[in-house]
Amino acid sequence: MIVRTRFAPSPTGFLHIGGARTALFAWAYARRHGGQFILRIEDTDVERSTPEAVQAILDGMQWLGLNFDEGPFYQMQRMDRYKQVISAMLAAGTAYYCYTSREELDALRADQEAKKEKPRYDGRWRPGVGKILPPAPANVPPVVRFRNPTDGVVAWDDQVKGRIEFANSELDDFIIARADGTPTYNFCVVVDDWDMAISHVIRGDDHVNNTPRQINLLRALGAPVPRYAHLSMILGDDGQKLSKRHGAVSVMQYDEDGYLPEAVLNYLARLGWSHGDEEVFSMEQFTQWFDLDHITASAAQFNTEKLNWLNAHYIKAADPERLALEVKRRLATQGVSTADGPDVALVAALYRDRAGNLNELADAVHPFYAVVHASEEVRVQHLTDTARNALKLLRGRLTECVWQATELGQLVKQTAADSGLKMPQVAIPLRVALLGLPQSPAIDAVLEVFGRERVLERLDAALAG
RNA sequence: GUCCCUAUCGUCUAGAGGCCUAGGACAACACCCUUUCACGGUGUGAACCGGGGUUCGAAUCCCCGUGGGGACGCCA
Repeated sequence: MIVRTRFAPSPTGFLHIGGARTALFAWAYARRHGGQFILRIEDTDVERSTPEAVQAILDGMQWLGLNFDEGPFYQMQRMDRYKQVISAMLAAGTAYYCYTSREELDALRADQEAKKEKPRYDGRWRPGVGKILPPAPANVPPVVRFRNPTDGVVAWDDQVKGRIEFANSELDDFIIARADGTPTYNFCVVVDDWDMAISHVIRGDDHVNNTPRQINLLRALGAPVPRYAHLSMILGDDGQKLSKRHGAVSVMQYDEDGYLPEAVLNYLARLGWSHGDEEVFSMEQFTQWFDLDHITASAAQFNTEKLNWLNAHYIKAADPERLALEVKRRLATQGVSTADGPDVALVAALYRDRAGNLNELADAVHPFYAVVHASEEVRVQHLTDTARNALKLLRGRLTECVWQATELGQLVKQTAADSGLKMPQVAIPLRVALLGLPQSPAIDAVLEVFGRERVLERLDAALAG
C-alpha cells in the first residue's frame, strides 16, 4: 500500500501548536513509509476563512520544515466536483432534499434538549417506502441530507485508540449541502480523501465523532475506507484546554520568542509519542522511528520548561555561524549594527552555552556592539578605587602583550596578584568596564574576541567616568 | 442530558500478565566543578485514581464508580 497522509487545516487562524503536531505526525508517517504528504486547505467556511490565515499556515509549515509533496489544494476550487457527487447521490437515492427551515430545526433541538435527548434531525423529509412526504414548500431552498443507515453499527480500528464503535441509531441524516448549494465539511473531507487517495487519516481527536459519518458516506459512495488515527489534544501549561487566552499561539510566535525550529519539533514529537527512553533526536531519526503504535491515547499537557531545556540544548549544539545570523536579525530590529564589532559568530560561540533562547543570546551579545552603561549600583559596587587602580595597571600591560586568551588570562591573574587582589576582584570590575555587566563568560576569552583596540577604548572610557 | 474517548512521579512518558523494590527526561532539592554568571557532572525525593473481579501471579485483562476530555451546527 502506498502511504498517503494529509494535513487539512481550515484557514481561520494561524497554525498553532496543536495543528503543528498533527501536521508533524502526518508528515512523519508519510516520510517513514516513503509515501506522500499532502496539504489541503479546508476553506469552505467562506465567512471565516482568510487569505492571511492561509499564508500564516504556509509560513508556519515552512518554518518547521514540514514540506508537502502535493498541494496546497483548496476546497473552494473543487466545487464542481462536489456538486457532481451530490447530484449523483441524489440520483442514487443515498441523499435527499430536506425543506426543514432553520427555525423548525431550532424548535426541534430545543424540544429534544428539554426532553434530555441527544439533539438530532428526525428524518421528516427522508423518503421511505410507503411514506408520503409533504409537498415541497415554495420559497424554501432545500438542503441536501445524507441518508444514513438506521441500524447496525459503524466500527473501525483506530490506530491510536483501538476499536471504536458507534450505533447508527446514534447518527442522524446530516447535511451535505447547504441551502445555497455549497457542500459541508464532512462531505468535502470524504470526497477529497477519496479523490486524493488518502490511506491514513491522522487528525485531532475532536474528529472521532465525525468518523462514523464519514465512513458511512464513503460506503455509500463505494469508496475505500482509509485507516484512521486520532490524536488526543494538547492541553495548556496550566492543564486547561488551549485557547487564545491559554497559549494557543502561532508557531511563528516561537520564532519570535527565540526558539529554534528543531527544538519545537523535537518537543512536539515527544508530546504524545515515544520511542523508549529517547528524548533528544533529529528529524531524520524521528522519521525512521515514528509509528502509530506508540502514540498516547490520552491528552498531554504542554510543558514550556521542557521545551526551554530542549531549546537551550539545540542552541548549545548549533553552528555559531547560524547563531550569528539569528543574533544579527534580532539586533537589527533593535537598530544595533554588528558591522563595526568583533565577528558575531565568535561572540555567539562564547555565549551559546548560557543562553536559554535566541533572544537571550542576542541580549548577551548586544554589549559587544553598543556601549551599554552599567547601572549606578553596579558601578559603585565594582568600580571602586582599588579596582580602578588595578585596571589602570592592567591597561598599561594590555597595550603591549600578545593578544591571545591564555596570555591575556595570565596577565589579568598577574595584575590581581600585583595589586594584592584575588582574581574576581579584578575580573569583575573589568567586565563592568567592558560590557557594563558583572557577569560574562571567561574573561580571557572575552578579551581575546573583543580585540585590543576596543578593549582599550572601553577601559579608557570607564576609567575616565 | 446522550454518545464517544481517556486515567503511571508536579509535567512528558517507558511499561503488551511474572524482567517492576515501577525505568528515563524536564522541573525541584543537595553536593561537586569554577575566574563571576551560567554550562556541566554526581546524587536525592517524587507515581500505577478508587472498588470489585479474572489469574498461581495485574500498572498491564474485564466490570462499576470517580475524575478529565471530546462530540451532539446549513463550523471545520
